[in-house]
Amino acid sequence: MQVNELILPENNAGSPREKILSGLNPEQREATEALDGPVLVLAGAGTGKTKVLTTRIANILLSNLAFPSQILAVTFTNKAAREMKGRIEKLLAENGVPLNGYLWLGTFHSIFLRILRKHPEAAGLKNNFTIIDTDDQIRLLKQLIEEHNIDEKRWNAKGLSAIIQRLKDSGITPDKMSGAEVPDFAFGKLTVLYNAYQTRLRTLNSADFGDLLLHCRTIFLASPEILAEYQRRFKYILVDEYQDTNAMQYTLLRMLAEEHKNICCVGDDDQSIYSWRGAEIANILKFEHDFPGAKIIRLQRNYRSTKPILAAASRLISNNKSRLGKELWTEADGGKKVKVISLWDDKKEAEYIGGEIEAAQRIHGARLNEMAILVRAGFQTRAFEECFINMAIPYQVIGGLRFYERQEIRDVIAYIRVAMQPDDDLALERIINVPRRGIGAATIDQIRKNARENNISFLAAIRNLLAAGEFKSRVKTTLEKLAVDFARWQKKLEESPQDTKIAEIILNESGYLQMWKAEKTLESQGRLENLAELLNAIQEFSGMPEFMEHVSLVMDIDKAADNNMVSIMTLHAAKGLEFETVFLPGWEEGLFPHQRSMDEKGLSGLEEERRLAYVGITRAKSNLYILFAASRRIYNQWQSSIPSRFIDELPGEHIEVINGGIGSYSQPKPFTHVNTPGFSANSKGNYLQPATASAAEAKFKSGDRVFHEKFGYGTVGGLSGAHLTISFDKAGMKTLIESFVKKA
DNA sequence: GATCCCAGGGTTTTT
DNA sequence: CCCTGGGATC
Repeated sequence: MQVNELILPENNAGSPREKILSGLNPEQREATEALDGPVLVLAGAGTGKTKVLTTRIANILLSNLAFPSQILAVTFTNKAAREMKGRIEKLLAENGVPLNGYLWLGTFHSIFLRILRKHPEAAGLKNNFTIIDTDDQIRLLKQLIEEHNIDEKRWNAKGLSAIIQRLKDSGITPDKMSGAEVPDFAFGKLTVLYNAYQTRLRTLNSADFGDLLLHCRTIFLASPEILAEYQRRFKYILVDEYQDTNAMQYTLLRMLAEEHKNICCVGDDDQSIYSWRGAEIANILKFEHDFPGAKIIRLQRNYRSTKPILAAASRLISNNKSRLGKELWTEADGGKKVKVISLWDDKKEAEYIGGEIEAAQRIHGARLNEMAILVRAGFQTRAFEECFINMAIPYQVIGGLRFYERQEIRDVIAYIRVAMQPDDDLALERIINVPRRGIGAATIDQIRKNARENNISFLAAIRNLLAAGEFKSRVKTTLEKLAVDFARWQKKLEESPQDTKIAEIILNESGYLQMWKAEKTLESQGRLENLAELLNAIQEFSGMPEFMEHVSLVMDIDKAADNNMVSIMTLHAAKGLEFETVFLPGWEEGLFPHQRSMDEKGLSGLEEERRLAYVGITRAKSNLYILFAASRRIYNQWQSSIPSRFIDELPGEHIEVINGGIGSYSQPKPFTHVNTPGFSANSKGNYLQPATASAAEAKFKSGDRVFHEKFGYGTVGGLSGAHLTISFDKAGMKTLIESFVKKA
């Protein structure tokens, strides 16, 4: 049945369609209703970008213009995809219309993986190909660099990996290298290495992240009938965070939109902060050219921030030359001035922020999860962690090592990968000697040599060499066991892929679990917990293949949200979020704007830093603090610094300058405002909890074994108020707040 | 083959 | 300062 022939609902005021549209402002409404032809929505921060995207999809569905399966919506992160899906479902459910069918809603990578899984042979892959992560990629490249007799010190695998990723972002395959503008690697060896890498990946029946997209383009170019199938299918295409798309993604979007040309891209050129990852703002500029007659809609009415905050953001960003031009405005009047605070050093900076947080919470009843500290670089979080532990301010650092990036988790996944796909040499190499089996570099070289000579997999080479009686007694026994084990696990997986218990079986039979159990240290304990959590997570899936697909692409797990904690994260990680109160520390030349960014990219680097500042400012709803310190400890070396040029670019009439210590010869007193009964500063100027409550004594006693997320396991020595003195097995003596430790 | 020591290097990050 | 990785040593 042709969808267009479906009867359109009446557009009266009471219809579900009219109801969902009624909550929009005129520009949002235009962006939601302009369904025919290409549309570019330039949406400033806090102007209802996600609302437009979700309402637009709901509108398409409620107007019966397409089935869910004919709508393609791409995002950059799983989080964004999840949120969008949730909001669409809610929007429809509120109007009594359930989402009926499958939307192609996901990250670029998950969408194109789905397509690639349907036609792997067209890209030279077998149907059970695996996706390798950055870790594997670097190990593989390292091998190739060595094989080509290149000095790995001078030309390291990490650098090569970055170059290849950028090439793939630009859509450059090894055969398109001539003429392309390409950086040098090892005096002209880039093409050879890139070629060798792609060949190895095919042999391993693997694809890296970039390949998921690159291969799809290859397939589309080689098989017009496959491309046509998807072109016909996707009647409506929507793209989130369009300013972050790279050349490859843009190409694919263009190819897919060719038939219906109903493509709607939503983005903000002022929030483009990922050029170093291949994103091209130029895609926004190209849009009008490549999609003639494109409608351009600007969303400039901000619903998030106060006037002074928007004024600060606008003035700052107006210093950028390359912009499409957009200015945020709000109807809301009033609002507090933006505070700009000078401090003596990074420690005082942390203490000042801690004091403000403490006061806001106590005096105004502010919630901690409505406050965030956004830093330029990861090392800045440290000062805050140390300070907040002392001050008993609950915090969480967002980012850092993710669950699936932990060593033990990767090891287990490597085992499962080999069992599922015996060609996966990288995975086998990772765990061949984990736990220790007495298989060292010499044996591995021997196996690799045999594998290459016969053009077979590692596991096949092991079997080969075993049959030929090549190994000595001990190595022979362990390898024999390994070969038999993997054959057994593989068989199990083939016979009953839905049985998720196989993971636990592998963990036990391989001796992997035993390895960590035997090592009775603080971290082995933690690792065992992670492994238990992993086994738990696997049970949630309908089968091992489903789980593995999830692991490759969805490398994050949902954290328990809504904890009342202050968030500390990088500015990059904060994009898309909003908080009542935002602290932006470290506004100093060299740190922000970051020196390296300017050294490497010159003016465009500086402008990207400025956009990053813009992103930071526009995260704040009501209160914004910008701080800079006169000296900062970097790698334990004192460095004096001067205020960031960005501070000079703020509108004077909307800021309040506070001297938080610089210039006063005596010890500055940043804490006077929180010096209230029940709290007192100790000799170091740190806070002590009120001595009345003794949560610590109620829960712990001297001699108890405890666990702390950062310091690991330890023994309680003394108790005082809410403070515990703990002797940690590895980290030594620490005094901290009871709520940060739990019983071991 | 495993362990220890020292040099080097340390923006931002998703998939 | 702290982590990683490579080379030297046991």
